[in-house]
Amino acid sequence: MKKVLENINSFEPSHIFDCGQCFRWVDIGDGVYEGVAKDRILKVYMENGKPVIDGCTEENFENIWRDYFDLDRDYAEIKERLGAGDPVVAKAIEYGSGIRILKQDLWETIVSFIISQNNNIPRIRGCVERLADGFGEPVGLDDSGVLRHSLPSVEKLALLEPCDLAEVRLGYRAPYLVKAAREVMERGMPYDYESVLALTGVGPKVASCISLFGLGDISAFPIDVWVRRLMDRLYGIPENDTKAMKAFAEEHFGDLGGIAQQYLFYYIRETSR
DNA sequence: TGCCAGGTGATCG
DNA sequence: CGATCACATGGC
Repeated sequence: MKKVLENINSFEPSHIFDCGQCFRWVDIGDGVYEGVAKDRILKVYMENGKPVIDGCTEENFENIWRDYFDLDRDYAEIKERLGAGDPVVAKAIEYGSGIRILKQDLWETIVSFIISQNNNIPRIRGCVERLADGFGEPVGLDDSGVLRHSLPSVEKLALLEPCDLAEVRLGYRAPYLVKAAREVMERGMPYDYESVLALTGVGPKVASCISLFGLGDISAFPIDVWVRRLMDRLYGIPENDTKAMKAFAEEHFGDLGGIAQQYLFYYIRETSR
């Protein structure tokens, strides 16, 4: 069955799924996005101006998807606060007005963003999909009859050797992934920025993404090449001055840094092509 | 062909 | 500490 969201603003599937926070949702035509999340296949699209969550029960909507799509957060109020007095952010918000920060599975964000380093988004998507197909568990058939899979569990990945992952074509990141899985087996799942940062293959940028998308810390402010570019061009902060950028984000965006970052990231990427 | 992509770890001083 | 370099892979 499908669930129509009656009183939700700030929800635009293309903004949500193409802003770089997730890698398993694809536009399968006519603005219909299909993805694998929470070990399920789901479709999301707009109908008569309203968001539709297609492929869930009422119970699963309340127990899983309400939280996943961050439906209880007041984005209108957040956008007002962030846009006030900052024309750059206001412009970015206008551009990505339907962005929502998905509350994704923690392990999935760890895997995805270790893969993301020094990589581009289309190729990250390919790597994540090959990893799921080759080593995850089947979750069902998608709209075109293809069998989809979840990402491999911590346990599964920890038992592999990097060379076992050759078909996934992760390059030098394969050993990072296996090592990180073994570290999680030993230490337990990380629970904050510092414990995430302690994993192999995770530096400040990836740890910020995991904090933001996997731990729900909307104050985390990931600084990648695109944000550096934007901060340089629009705020005059030199591209290599990470400290100044962190300070700027802290001062101007406060506890909403992560959400501001997503508007800015989406804006700079979409407009620089 | 060389440069770039949601960077990090190792190694130097 | 901070700077520099190698690291697979694929698109342009």
